[in-house]
Amino acid sequence: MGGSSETGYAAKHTSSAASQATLNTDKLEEVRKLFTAHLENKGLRKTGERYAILEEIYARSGHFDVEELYVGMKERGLQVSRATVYNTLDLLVEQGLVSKHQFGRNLAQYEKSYGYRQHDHVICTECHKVVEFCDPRIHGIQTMVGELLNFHILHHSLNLYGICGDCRAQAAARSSATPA
Amino acid sequence: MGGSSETGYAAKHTSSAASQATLNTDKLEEVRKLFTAHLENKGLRKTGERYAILEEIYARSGHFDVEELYVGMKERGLQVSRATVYNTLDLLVEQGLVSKHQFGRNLAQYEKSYGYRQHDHVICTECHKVVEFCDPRIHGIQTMVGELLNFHILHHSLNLYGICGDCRAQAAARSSATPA
DNA sequence: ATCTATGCAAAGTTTTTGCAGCACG
DNA sequence: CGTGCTGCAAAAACTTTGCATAGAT
Repeated sequence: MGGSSETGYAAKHTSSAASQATLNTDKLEEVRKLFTAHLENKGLRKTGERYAILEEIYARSGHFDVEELYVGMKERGLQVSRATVYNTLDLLVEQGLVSKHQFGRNLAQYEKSYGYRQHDHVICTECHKVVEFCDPRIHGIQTMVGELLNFHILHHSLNLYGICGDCRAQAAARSSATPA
Repeated sequence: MGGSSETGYAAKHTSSAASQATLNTDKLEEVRKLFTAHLENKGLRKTGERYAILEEIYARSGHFDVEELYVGMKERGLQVSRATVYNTLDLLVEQGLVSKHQFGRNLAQYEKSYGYRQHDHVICTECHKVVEFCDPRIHGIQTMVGELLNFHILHHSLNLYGICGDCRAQAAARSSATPA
């Protein structure tokens, strides 16, 4: 059982917030349309702020919290208030264009989620690294539990908590450095 | 597809905090011993407050938050401060005698977890009802992902979010009550 | 007797809310 | 034009922290 990823099972992601906006233009366009449709559906207003927030989110990679998003927008010269950020995030989460996670630290983390393969997370409890993975069995569980308990399941969140290889290696190195 | 529970797959639990302490005496004794061992192991003090908190937790059924635990203890005439509750909960979670959950509302929820079958949760996003279920496949996923990504997995948390039958029924009743 | 854990309250974080004014429809 | 959305800041909600004191070892 080598660590070879025959199936592209998972991929690490570091939280670099580079600006690779060019490649994502098409996807952004799709998402804008979906958001517009949602707003019209619910009779909500299509304000510049809402679209600015959506775009900032889709320009980001990886997870982020409200403060990071807010600061990121300020740095790009986009003026919005925190209240609007919270408000719009709720809308986007409700629609499923963004997903919200609550890992250990009680600080909500968000992530864009349209057109990305549904995935779950492994969290290192030592260094707080987050790695993503996919497993098709989860979908089966979701369907089965929904039927059995008569719930209309909309989404799920599976987090595995443990210690990553790096941290275990560091711990081992540290303990082997302490012999008499 | 009847809702019959052939396998005892899941059980609803309401948050009644009845005092059925008599039956749980044996279990409580075990837990006290484990906690004592843990405290001795880490060179921590065995204070009355810590045991009082442990007992309050094991006298409860279902989920609770810090405030509920704190108030519950006050009502029983047990005097502890919130700081000590937080402190002790951390110890218990670390040891695995209590598990901590973060459902949507960022309010940490806790639950006793020694000697109870490992289970996961379905949460109704309308009424916030929580139902528990077990599925053996999750263990398999946990093992597989741990091996593939070289994590030493310690625990997991799977939450399914959706709308329960009751809330769907209510919604249906409401919409059928609005015709001209 | 020592040194840690407790208790209280104050500070810190994160999120929510109220009200005036602007802007979407 | 009217109502909903934004922005600001104040408040709420939850958790953590500092310091004096009581208590476990």
